[in-house]
Amino acid sequence: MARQDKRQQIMQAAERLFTSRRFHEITLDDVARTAKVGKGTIYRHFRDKDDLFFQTATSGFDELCELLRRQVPAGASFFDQLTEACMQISRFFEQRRQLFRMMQTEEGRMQWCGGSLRDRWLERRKGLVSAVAEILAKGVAEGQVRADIPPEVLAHLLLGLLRTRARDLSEVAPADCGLALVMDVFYNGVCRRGAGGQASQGTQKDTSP
Amino acid sequence: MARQDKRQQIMQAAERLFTSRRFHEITLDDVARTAKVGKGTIYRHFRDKDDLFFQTATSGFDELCELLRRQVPAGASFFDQLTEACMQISRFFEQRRQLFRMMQTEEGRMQWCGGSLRDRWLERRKGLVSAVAEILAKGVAEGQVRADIPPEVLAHLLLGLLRTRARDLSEVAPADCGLALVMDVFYNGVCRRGAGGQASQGTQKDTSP
DNA sequence: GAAACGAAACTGACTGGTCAGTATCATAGC
DNA sequence: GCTATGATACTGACCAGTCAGTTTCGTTTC
Repeated sequence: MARQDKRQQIMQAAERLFTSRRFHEITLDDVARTAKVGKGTIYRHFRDKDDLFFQTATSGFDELCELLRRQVPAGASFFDQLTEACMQISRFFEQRRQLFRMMQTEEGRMQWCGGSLRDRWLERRKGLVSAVAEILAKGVAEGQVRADIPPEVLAHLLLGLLRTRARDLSEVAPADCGLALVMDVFYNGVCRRGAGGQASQGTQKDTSP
Repeated sequence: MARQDKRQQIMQAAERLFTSRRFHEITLDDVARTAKVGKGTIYRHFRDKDDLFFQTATSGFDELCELLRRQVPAGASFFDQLTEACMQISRFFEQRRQLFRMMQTEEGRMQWCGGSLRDRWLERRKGLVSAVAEILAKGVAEGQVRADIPPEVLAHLLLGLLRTRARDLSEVAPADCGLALVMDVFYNGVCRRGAGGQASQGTQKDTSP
């Protein structure tokens, strides 16, 4: 068996275990056993337990970026691109629910980690945000998206909504909350339109914190 | 010193420590020392380390709910209530940044916990969502918010946006992302409206459709 | 083509340190 | 006296990381 296969095997086992229990509840003996690999082998591929953990957690970003790069047609219209991207992201969150949760969990913890791990995390994360921001920038350029907000900020907000959908709404009210609905809120807001409802005067009260 | 004071002391120490390092990096001896309390005393107030941890993490919800209950004027208009609620939530996230992160981190991990802890978490969480949903329901009733989405779902989405703002945007682009902007996106969406340009700092030129 | 070799990958038993949780006891407050 | 507490000692389980020995595999030599 080739070296890379071993590595793959270890990461798969690590993903399976780290997504099922907490960090300190997983031993490297568990990982080794699950991966059908000697414990020492882990250390030939990963510096230590933390390294294994974060490499596993960050791998999701890589997969997702790769997915977007491949599945979102470069030449398509803004709307098609956005829809496709949201679908891909949502599907990924659903299919890899465990890994998604692990990524969520670790996100909040990255601050506590040594610089290099945190940097690596932020770098991967930025790749995803950029990919989405690029699509939104196209929407701005085509005049379909408001231009008063930087695309990166829009991308974060959209990802936040998708995250919320995957994390909270899928449990609380799955039936009420299709992807189309979330995208609709992102695009049109929750303001009631037409039928004499007040237009987009917005929420511009003084809200400086 | 009264019993509740002790408990308070322990939880404060726990919050300080658990928000600064990872669970397995904190010892109960640390907590006892920081709280100026005997180690055994901790066990008079909390079943075990997990219990202490989750009680600390969930305390944020209680505080936040209490804040909303007190600060959001019951008789005010929908808009005023929503604005006030968002301000309170945002301020809480900012001022108690560490606890907020801890809550975020644990949120994703609740699934892995024994039933009672998870239930307690969800219950507290639901309190917050309900408080926000109630305000939004008022908006629906008054015809200012679209009626095709259940208020709970709207509340989750709004909280998701606020979370994103506190978590990601405050680091990435704090200047670009005031609370008013996030609320505006929630209310009006990112769709470009009308023909009169929105002006300001977009990096893209208008290329009218 | 097979034997001998060497380097790198791999293994898993072992170790040294850590820590949650308990036990003990003297003290304080009521 | 009785309960809660601080201080501290104790212990038994646990586990990350190590390392000496084993396997694998490509290369060289005959």
